[in-house]
Amino acid sequence: MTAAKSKPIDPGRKRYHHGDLRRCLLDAAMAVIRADGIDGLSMRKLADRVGVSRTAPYHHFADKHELLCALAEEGFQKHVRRQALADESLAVSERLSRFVRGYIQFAMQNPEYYDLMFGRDIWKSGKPTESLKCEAYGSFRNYARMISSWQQSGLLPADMESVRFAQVSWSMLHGLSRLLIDGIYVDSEAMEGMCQMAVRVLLNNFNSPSP
Amino acid sequence: MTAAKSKPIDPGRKRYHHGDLRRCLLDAAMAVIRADGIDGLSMRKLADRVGVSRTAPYHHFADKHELLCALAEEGFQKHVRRQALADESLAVSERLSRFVRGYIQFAMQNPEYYDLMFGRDIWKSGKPTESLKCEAYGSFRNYARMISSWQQSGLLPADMESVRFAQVSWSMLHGLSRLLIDGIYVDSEAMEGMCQMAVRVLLNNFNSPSP
DNA sequence: CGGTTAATTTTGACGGCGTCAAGATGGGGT
DNA sequence: ACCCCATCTTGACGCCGTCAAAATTAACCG
Repeated sequence: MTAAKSKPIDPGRKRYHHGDLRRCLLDAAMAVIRADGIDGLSMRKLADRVGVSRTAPYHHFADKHELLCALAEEGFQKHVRRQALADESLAVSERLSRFVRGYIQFAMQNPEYYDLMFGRDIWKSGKPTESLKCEAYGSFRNYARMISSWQQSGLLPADMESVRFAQVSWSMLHGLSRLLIDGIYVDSEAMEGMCQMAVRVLLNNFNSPSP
Repeated sequence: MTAAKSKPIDPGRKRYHHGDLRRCLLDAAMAVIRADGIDGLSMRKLADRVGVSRTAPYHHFADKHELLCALAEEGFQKHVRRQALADESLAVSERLSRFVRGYIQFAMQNPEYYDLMFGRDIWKSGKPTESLKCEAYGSFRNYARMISSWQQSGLLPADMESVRFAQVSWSMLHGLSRLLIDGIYVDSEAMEGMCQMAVRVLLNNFNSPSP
C-alpha cells in the first residue's frame, strides 16, 4: 500500500528487527499489570500484545523475574525523583509531614509499582537483580541520611540510634502503604487521617526546641 | 497381603473414601509451603503428596484460593491464641514491649502463615473468604480495643483518635514484619534492636505519669 | 559491492499448572 | 437389600514459562 520498498527508515513498516523491543516490552508490561494485576501478566500475553513471537522477549530478559526486576527498578527511579524536591527551608514538622504524605501518595497512586518494588515476588523467592538491589538500597540510604542529619541538628534525642529509627519509621510508612493498597483493616478514605496520625506519632519522638 | 477383606476399620488399609481428606490437605499444604514457598504449592503436587487424584481436593475447596484462605484462617487462630496471654498486672511499657516482641516473633517464626494472612494473594486480587475476613477483622478489633482501653486509663493523650493510633501503630508492626520476612533493607539479626526502637517510638507517645 | 558474522526473531516442543465434565466407587440410611 | 449421594478418578482443555534449533536480518569488513 504505502511506499514500502525504499531503503530509508519507514516508521510505519513492520521490520523483522523491532528496533526497541526492550523498551516496548517494559511499557506494555506495565500496561498489562495496571489492567490485570501482576499475576495477570504472562510472557506470552505480553509478547502477543507487542506483536512478537512468544520467545522473543527472552533475548532481552533472561526470564520473567528479570523483567519484573527491571520494572521495579524504574519504579525506584520514579520514586526517588519524586522525593528529590525536599524544601530545605521548611520547618521540620512540615518537611516530615510532606515526606510522609509524599510517600503514601506515591504508593496509592502507583500501587503496581509499589508492589513490584517491595513485593514478595522479587525480594522473597527470586533474588533481586544486582542493579535493582543497588537502586533500592540507595533509596533507603538516602532516607537514613536525612534522619541522621536531623539528629545531628538536635531534632532527635542524641541517645537514639538513627539507623534504627530510620528502619522503624520507614517500616511505619511501608506498613501504612501495604495496609492501604491491599485494603487490610482500612480503606483509602482513611488515608488523610492516617497520614496525620503517622506524622504525629513520629513527631512525638522529636526533642522540643531548647528553651 | 495383609488382612484386607474384613469389615471393621483397618487403619493401614487404603480406603476409597479417605475419611479426613480436608484436614490432610491443609496439613500437607502447609508442609509444601514451608518447603517450597507459597508459589511452590500446586494443587496437583498437593493431591499427589496426599496420595489422591488431582481433582479430589476440589470437593473440599472450591479452588486454590479457598484453600489458601482456609490456611490463613488457621494462621489467625494461632496468632490470636498466642497473644491471648497478656498479663494485666504488668507495667504498661512492659506489656507493650511484650506485645511488640510477640507480634514480630510470630511473624519471624511463621513467615508462611504471615504471608498467607496478610499477603497480596488473598487480600488484593482474590477477595478473602467471608469467614477469613471475620477472623482477620476480629483480630484487629481486639488490638484496637486494647489501645482504646489504654487511652481511657489516661496512658494516651485524650485528643488522640484511638482507632487511628491503632491503625498506625499496627502498621508499624506490619511493616516491621514484612521488612524482616522479605529481607528488605534489614536482616534478622537487627530484629532485637528494631523491637526496642519500635517500643521506644510508640512509648514516646504516651503521657508521662501525672505528678 | 559481496560475503561473513553476530544479533535478533520464529517455530516446535516439553512439562507443569488450575479446573471443568463425566464416569466410577462405596458408605449410610431406609 | 436397596438406592442415594457424597466422594473420588479419569480425561480433556487451555493456559503458562522456557529450552533448542532453525530462520531472518542488520552490521561490519574486505
